[in-house]
Amino acid sequence: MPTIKDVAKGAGVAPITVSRVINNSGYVSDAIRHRVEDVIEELGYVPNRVARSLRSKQTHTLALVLTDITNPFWTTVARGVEDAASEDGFSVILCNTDESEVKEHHYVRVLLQKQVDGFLLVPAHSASRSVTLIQKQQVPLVVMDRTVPAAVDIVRSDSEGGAYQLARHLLDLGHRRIAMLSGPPEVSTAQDRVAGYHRALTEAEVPDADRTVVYGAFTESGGYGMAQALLTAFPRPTAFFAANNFIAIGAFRALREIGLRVPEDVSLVAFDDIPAAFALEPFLTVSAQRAYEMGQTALRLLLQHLTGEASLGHQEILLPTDLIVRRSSQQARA
Amino acid sequence: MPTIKDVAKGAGVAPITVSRVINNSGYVSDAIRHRVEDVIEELGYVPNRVARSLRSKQTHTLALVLTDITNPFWTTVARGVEDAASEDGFSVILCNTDESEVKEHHYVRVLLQKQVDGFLLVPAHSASRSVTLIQKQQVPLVVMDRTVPAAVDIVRSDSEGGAYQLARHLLDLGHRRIAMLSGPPEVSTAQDRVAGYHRALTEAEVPDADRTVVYGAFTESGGYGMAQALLTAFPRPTAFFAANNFIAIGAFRALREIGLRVPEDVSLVAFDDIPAAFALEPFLTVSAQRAYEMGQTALRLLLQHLTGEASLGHQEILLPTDLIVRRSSQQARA
DNA sequence: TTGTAGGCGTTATCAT
DNA sequence: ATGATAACGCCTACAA
Repeated sequence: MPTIKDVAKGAGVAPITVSRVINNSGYVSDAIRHRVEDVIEELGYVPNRVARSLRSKQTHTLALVLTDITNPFWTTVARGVEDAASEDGFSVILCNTDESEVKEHHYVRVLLQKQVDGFLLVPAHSASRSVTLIQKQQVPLVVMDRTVPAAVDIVRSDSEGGAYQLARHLLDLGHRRIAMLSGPPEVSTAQDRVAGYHRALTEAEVPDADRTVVYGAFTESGGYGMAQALLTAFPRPTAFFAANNFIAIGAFRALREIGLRVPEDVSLVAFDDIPAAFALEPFLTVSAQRAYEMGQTALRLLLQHLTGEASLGHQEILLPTDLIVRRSSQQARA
Repeated sequence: MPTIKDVAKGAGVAPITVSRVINNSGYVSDAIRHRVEDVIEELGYVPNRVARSLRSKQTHTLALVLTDITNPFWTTVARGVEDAASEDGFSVILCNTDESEVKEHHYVRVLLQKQVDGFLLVPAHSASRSVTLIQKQQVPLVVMDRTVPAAVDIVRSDSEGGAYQLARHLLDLGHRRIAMLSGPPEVSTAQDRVAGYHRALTEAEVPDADRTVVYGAFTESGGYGMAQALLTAFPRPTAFFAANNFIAIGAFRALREIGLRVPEDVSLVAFDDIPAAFALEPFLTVSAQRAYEMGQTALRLLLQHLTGEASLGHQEILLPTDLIVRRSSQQARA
């Protein structure tokens, strides 16, 4: 592979002159510029950004560390991140942690060594060693989706408000016995959604005896298990509130297996949408997160830190969620 | 940020000795090793892989250039790639081209400058300038999903065979007038699926007059448009064969709008599955690609090139597809 | 407008 | 078992 020296030699100039041509910096006469460009073309010279990064201490590479790209919510977030990054000439390294703090920490260590210019992180746990480490290394960081005790920038959805809205929707339909199928109690989004649920029910003066909250994984099997556990309760809830899309799918399966129809026998609503593109018949009433916007916003905030535009104080950006009423929720029967 | 020199100074040794400790290479006495490790810990030293890459000419970073991570097929492929890569200590930079050759070429140029160790590429067009460029730079490359005229390694699904199987399924159900809603004629996967369709129909001695193939984009609106165009035909096809998942969704919408029920009035089958996780009620009969396996296989093949294990001759790996019969296809009415 | 010298942080090579 | 030297490819001073 030819280097800047080879080009310089070929054009009969100093390496720095070639550098000036490549980067459009400093003064270079047109004659020499053309000569250099010809040699670059001829030799098929490609600038080495690794060397450049070593000098400049900028890699123009960002890290996106999330739980699982396979979840359509994260897929969309990732697209928002990538689009915004490429707009500004940054590349994105993608990592899946599967909610494992061990994996997360391993990735973060390597990425730190690779000198990424910044991190977009979805922490596996709220007491995240990774957040501490990144901050200790003074690398810009924006946390997505979840809150952490540390002082960091955060971009997340208004889970509490969205859950409130969704619960209100059920209450407005006349439901009183609404069961909440939550996520893991240690994840802040799960907590927030439960909080929104309670706020709505309290406001509607639903007694504690009529409330049920169960905790499980943010997965299909989690939803399946939680729904099954609830189906033995008496009197049975008239509506189910799934804390995310996968839980809803698992719950739906459990309901159907036992012969309950949605929405005729029970209503079912969920936080998180299932992208319309994948659904032959959009069915689920949901509180949809603005996934693309989350990725885009988080990346832009991160970029502001790199350019020093962002204020030093940490900020939290709360994205609204959108209530989409479809066919899975209906009037409670008297 | 402390460097290897700072650690060396702190431990009273030469930088190279610290390097030996970090990399577990060469001889280092236990006493010195411990001393160095203590200083590393104390200073919070993090090795700089950019500098290392400059010397070693290896970045341990791979490029994944695909059309759109938002398509669940590619999402799954990407997960397969990332899992396999992280297993071997490689990072993956993700890029979306949206089928634009301009975007693709731009990404490839930058990635080449970043000295990625290898490329996983889904070429936007078959006469890909990017493939040429990568090969000229002698960087290992594996093409996914589509064929290109150049001599490269390719990992793709057996589109022809899968389409044949799917068409056979419809023929076995008694369908004769089967319409094919294909993708863009210039994309090899679309061509292959049409070929499989024709092979099955020829084998079943279906006359040309009963065959219909229309071409459109691999999108929902493409499917919608193609289905609409076909619905005016007389006699109407009894079955529709969508060349991918999005086309199927668009076609389904068009059918329903005109009041046709699937499968009672017309059968509908598709190439590509809709991930079960996203479907409340799996409905579509499909020929499913092994997406995860494709990503995993492609990455491993690429890695073999890096380690020099792969034979020099280029190879093509064909993955089988899986026929999954669900409810959208049924016996043709007499 | 162009060039010289030196260093970014690491490691390969060759001593000791 | 440990170290001195140089080089990877580029760019920021600072001259000329």
